[in-house]
Amino acid sequence: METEVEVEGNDEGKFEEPGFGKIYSSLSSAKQLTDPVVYKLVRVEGDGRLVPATDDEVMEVKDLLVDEKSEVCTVADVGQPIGCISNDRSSPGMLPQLESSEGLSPSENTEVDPDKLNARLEYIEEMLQKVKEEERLRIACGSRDYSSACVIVDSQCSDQLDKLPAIDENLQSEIPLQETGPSFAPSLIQSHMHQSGGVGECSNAPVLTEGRALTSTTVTTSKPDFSKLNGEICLDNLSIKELHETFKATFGRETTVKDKQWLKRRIAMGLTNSCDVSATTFIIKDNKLVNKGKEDGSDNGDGALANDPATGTTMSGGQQGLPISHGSQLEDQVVSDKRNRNIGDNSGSEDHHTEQRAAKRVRKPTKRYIEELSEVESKEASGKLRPIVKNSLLGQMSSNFHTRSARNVSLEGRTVVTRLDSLGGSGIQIPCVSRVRRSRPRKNFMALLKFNPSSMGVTAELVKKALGAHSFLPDNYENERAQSAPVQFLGVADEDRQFLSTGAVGGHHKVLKQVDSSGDSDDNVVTVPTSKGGIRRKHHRAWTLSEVMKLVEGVSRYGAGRWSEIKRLAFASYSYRTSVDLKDKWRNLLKASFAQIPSDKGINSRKNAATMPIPEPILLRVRELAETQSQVPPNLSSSKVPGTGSSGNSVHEKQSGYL
DNA sequence: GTTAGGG
DNA sequence: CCCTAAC
Repeated sequence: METEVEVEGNDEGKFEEPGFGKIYSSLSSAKQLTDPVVYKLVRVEGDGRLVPATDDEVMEVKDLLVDEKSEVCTVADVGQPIGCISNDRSSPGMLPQLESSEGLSPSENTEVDPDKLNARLEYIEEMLQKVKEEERLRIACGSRDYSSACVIVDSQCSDQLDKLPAIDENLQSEIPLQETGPSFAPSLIQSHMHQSGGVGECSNAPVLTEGRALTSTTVTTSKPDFSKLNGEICLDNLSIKELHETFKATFGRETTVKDKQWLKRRIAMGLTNSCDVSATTFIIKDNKLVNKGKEDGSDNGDGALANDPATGTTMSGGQQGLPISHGSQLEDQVVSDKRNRNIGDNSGSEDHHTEQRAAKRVRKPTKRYIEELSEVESKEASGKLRPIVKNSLLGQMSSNFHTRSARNVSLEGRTVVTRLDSLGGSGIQIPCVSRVRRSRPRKNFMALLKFNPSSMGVTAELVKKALGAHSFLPDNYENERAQSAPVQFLGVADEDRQFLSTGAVGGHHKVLKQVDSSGDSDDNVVTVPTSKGGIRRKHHRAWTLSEVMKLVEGVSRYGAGRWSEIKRLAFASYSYRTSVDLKDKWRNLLKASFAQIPSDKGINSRKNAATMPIPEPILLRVRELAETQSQVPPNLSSSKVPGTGSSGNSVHEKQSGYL
């Protein structure tokens, strides 16, 4: 609401770029299907809330939308981008791709056929699903990476998104994931983007079925066929099989969900084109819903079926009314919310509620369970089933990939595997997570948090800039060191000057030639073998010289041990260094400073490119600080202490006036 | 939430 | 860098 980033389909919306084309509603009623509609970029917060995206994010998403690595489905005929981006790698400079997609999405089209809409619905649904799922898992794993999963949804449903429950245990169990038939493999979508195929094709194609990847038989997306639904239907009396048929007739696609309750609700929603699932009996004549079984007076508004002007078939409203219906809890909220807003619909809410209450929920598997399960799973699966699908690898996901009831979704490297498990007797989806940690939050994640620059934040930002412009160049270190007095290594960059201003006013600090060494653009993810045999990801970030110096200064200023202080005050600009990191680094520095004194040559010769050597002056300083703070490792205390560089010492004195 | 220490 | 116990 505050930061409206809604984009009108054909106004100068953020996405109204050449090549993106109009954005049509596929949600809500059929009448609107041809109307340009507002799409909205939302971000999934850590607690599950969906909040409007900021402009920056919109831009970012836009970048990502043309990033081939991201999951984007540009439905060719309509040309609207629907994308699900999950964070981290915004790779700019991909805009040229716009051109390539431009040709295939001529936004002339004004007609949308139900198949496509269905597919799009499913896609949006699925994307949301993914996002929620991912976010949930992320939370389950204790990761609080806010690097924003984004989804573009239209505004109708974004209203309801606001009502989404916080991601919690209920979400998962209430969403039979496998229901959404077509699983959209990004690469396949990509490949399809270059054909003129409609959505139907798009949705059918990427079915990961062995040997027949492109000719889906497991999923059929056809038009809803209401001819099969003549007469009176009482959902309560139907078997699962019949419910499946009804489902198909209603939505034009199949489902494998075995949850009767879910099926009934879903169908009810579909038939009534509303979120009202109170009715379970319907009378259908001439392909139209004549009557809801219960509560007649309630057909103002919701009850009416929308007719698709194009095909004349009755649209499946449920999906459209609630494209992101994530099970009863959401419905609960949506319905109740509806009650507040929508005067017309009071019918059956009591029944509805009792029904809701009656439906028992199964407890979510714990994080531990998930992880352990995943481990077992991956062991079992090794060889026959590959739970890891690489986003970009079309070839690899081909033949020997069995996917039956489980739906595997891979999001930028992480893999979300759902499996059917018999937990608590009802088939619910147990998410499996490959036990890899997420990569680091993206650098500008602060912005995503709507980080309001406090006074502190402002300076931090300034410092950051300064640092970006002048940070020490490690490579130069050797030369500099050779040519100039070691003192220069204790010279401070601009930001440090502020920092040191109290104590070190007089000293004119030479600023070395600097280059952004801490620019840290690369989120190199390194996998490290653990002792337990597994491998885990480690986002390693080498300590730069300037960081080390900051640390040293911080320690000298605030004292070793006040890590959070140091972190907060001296490392405000390094979002990725935690206080623990500082502590660890200091520990290492300490060790190094006392260990490496004996052989000055040793360190020089032994330095490889991998581990940047700590300049002797810094080590000296570390040593000094360690002594003054009685942190000297007991076993080494006797060895040798000061004595080396007198020049260094003097400088130290100068700089450590605030010791 | 921080810090210390071990892995 | 991660984890965890102990503040």
